[in-house]
Amino acid sequence: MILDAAVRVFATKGYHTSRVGDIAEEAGIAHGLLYHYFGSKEEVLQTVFRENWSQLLEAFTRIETSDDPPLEQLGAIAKVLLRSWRDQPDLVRVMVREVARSPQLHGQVDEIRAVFVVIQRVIERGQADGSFRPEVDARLASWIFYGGLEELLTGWVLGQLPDGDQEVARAEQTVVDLLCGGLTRAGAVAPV
Amino acid sequence: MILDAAVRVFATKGYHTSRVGDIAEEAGIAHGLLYHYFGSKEEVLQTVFRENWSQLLEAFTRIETSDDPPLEQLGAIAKVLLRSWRDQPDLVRVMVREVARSPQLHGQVDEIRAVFVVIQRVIERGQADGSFRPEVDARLASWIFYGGLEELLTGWVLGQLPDGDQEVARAEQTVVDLLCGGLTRAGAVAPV
Amino acid sequence: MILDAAVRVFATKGYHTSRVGDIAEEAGIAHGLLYHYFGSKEEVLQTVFRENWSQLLEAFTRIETSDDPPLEQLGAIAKVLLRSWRDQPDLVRVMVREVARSPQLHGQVDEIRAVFVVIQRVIERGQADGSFRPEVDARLASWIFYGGLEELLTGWVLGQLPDGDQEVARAEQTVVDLLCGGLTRAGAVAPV
Amino acid sequence: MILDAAVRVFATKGYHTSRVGDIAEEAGIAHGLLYHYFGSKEEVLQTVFRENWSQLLEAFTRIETSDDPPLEQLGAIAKVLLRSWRDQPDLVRVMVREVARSPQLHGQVDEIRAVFVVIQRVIERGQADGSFRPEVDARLASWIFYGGLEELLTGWVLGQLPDGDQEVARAEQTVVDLLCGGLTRAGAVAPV
DNA sequence: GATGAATGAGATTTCATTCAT
DNA sequence: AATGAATGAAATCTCATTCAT
Repeated sequence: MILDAAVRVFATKGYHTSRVGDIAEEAGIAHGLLYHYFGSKEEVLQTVFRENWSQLLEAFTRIETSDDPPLEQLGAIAKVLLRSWRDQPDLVRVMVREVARSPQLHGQVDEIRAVFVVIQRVIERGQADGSFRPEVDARLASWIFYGGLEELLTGWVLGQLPDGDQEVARAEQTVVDLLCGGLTRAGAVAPV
Repeated sequence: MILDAAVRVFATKGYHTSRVGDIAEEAGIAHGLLYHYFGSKEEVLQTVFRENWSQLLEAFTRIETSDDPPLEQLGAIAKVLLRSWRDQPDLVRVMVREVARSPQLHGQVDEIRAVFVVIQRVIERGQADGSFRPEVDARLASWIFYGGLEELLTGWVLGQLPDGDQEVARAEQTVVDLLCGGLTRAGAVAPV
Repeated sequence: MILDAAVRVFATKGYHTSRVGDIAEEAGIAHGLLYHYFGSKEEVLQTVFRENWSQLLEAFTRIETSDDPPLEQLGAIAKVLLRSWRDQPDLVRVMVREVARSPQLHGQVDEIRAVFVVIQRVIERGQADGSFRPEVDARLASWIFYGGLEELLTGWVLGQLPDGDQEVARAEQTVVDLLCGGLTRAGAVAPV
Repeated sequence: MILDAAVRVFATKGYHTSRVGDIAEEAGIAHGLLYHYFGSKEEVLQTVFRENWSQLLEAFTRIETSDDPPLEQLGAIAKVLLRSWRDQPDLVRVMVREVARSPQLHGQVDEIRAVFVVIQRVIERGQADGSFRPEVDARLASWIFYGGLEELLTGWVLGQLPDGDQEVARAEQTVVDLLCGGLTRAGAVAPV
């Protein structure tokens, strides 16, 4: 499938360095055919983004609407995001490197924001039910939380952090432990 | 100066979309002259990176070698990174978007790592002196910490987070409060 | 019908700028089907040309072989050509713009010439029977005559000349008055 | 010079069939250089048109503002146009085949019209001074006149009419004799 | 007859880089 | 140091044509 091929190629060479012909070759088709399905190279990238980001959003939303307490919801969100590295590393590579901060992405800003808003709501709910400290700015916290997760993915993408099964599991634990419990002694938190 | 012009152009259009002629025009010189000072377009980007990243590293190192307690050192690191947005937004834009995850930067991996290592050592020192919880993986924590900071920068770069003076100050406070104190009630921490 | 669709499309966008898919879409068929009926895009154009040009030639020939005096025959020829604009403007557009001078039409030169030859013979007959001035080169005159008519069509095609019913009728009158008035010994000529 | 090369190439192969590389090769430059001077292939064609059409317009205007009687002015206009074939056949080929009736030419409509207006004014002046028949529509007549001339050029371009020096001179004479003979009161007209 | 996915030659255009001046 | 004309590799995209279904 063309999108899968595109993800593999973008992951390997980066969007700008990938040629349309590379994608076509990887997909086993003539490059012209790509233009039957996509109007341009950029549209391919945007489609990759849209399809997968909306999946992410759905997963997050499912978590948000579950009956779990907010603390566990944050843990579940972390798990979804970090597990995606094990499951679809190329996709993560592309989402992290090419899409998330590209200047070309102005059209998708709303979709990006939606993910942060979900996290923010979970935090706010935790503040409302008394399990989270109310004085923290929930919006900023949602960005910090997401950033921490994404940086772990980045570390794996760049080969700077070990990414065995154990390490990934440990990372999940660390993120929640850290962000929810804090570094300082006082704030220890039970494993999720 | 050529590098300043390059930063402005890269910040606006992204590295790949910027033409050498754009940089030259912004710098008020003929594009041929750029090749007297830099061997290639990529060398310009790398120079931007090197000069500024090493400045960042120096600042972090100064903080690390101060006599402040680890908790305050983390706060100082956050302040340096986040204040840079107010001082040199274009530069931050470039560092965040183009450099930090670009495949072009394989040569600079060591320099990038150095920054994380500083953070990691601060955390480890805090664990050693008893102010930080020892069970947290310091390496992962350093990435998460940096990621949280970078995502705030990203939010400002993308125009998704308000970036007035007050908000930037508030963000500094939130990062440290959150990462050090945790979200949950038990772990409150005094303002730095 | 495919040819009609082709004429409409060629008239609107010009031959070279028209895609086979445009013609097919206009005809309401899949583009592949077009190749059951025509060997190539160019063959479509040539067929348009051949079918209509031969009709024109027939009409001219009918006029030539009528019993009318040469002067009236020229008027009838002008009327046929100019009226075609009212009846089939798209077709005229194509014939005028694409066909008459296209390098693609080298095979059809003979057919094109035939039309001029008819006009030339009418003129020669008029010179023979004394109604036209004998010193005029009949061959050149036939081209000038045809050119005058075609330029009126061009004016209409380009939207530079008013093309209401009255104006078209007036144009017929003017052409004959002008061109034949110059041919006839005395100058002025009665309306045809 | 690039424009000259373009004219030669367009004249030989037609605009759409000519590749940018053909023009560059004919001009003895790399094709990229063409884009220093022209934004696109179409701009090359438009420049060819504009530069030469405005020259034509100047020539016509000079004739119009001379002291010669209208009849002689028409003769001079015919001479300029027809002589251009001898002087710059490739240019005429391009102007006649590619430019004058191209759908791409919507921007230049005003410039085209200006030429016709000059002719029209000459005719009107002839009607005013009594040398031309007043009942003829001067505007239509200008189009017919120009069309007759252009068709002669077309005949030469297509190789359908003999174009030796003598024949060109003869054609000039015939056009005026024919078209002006019809305009003048009495019919016959002295050679110009 | 009819479809439209698939092909791939080939066209335009871009732009980093060179180098004579 | 400084210019910008010149180069040409390379990239994207188009579209006539084919052909399995």
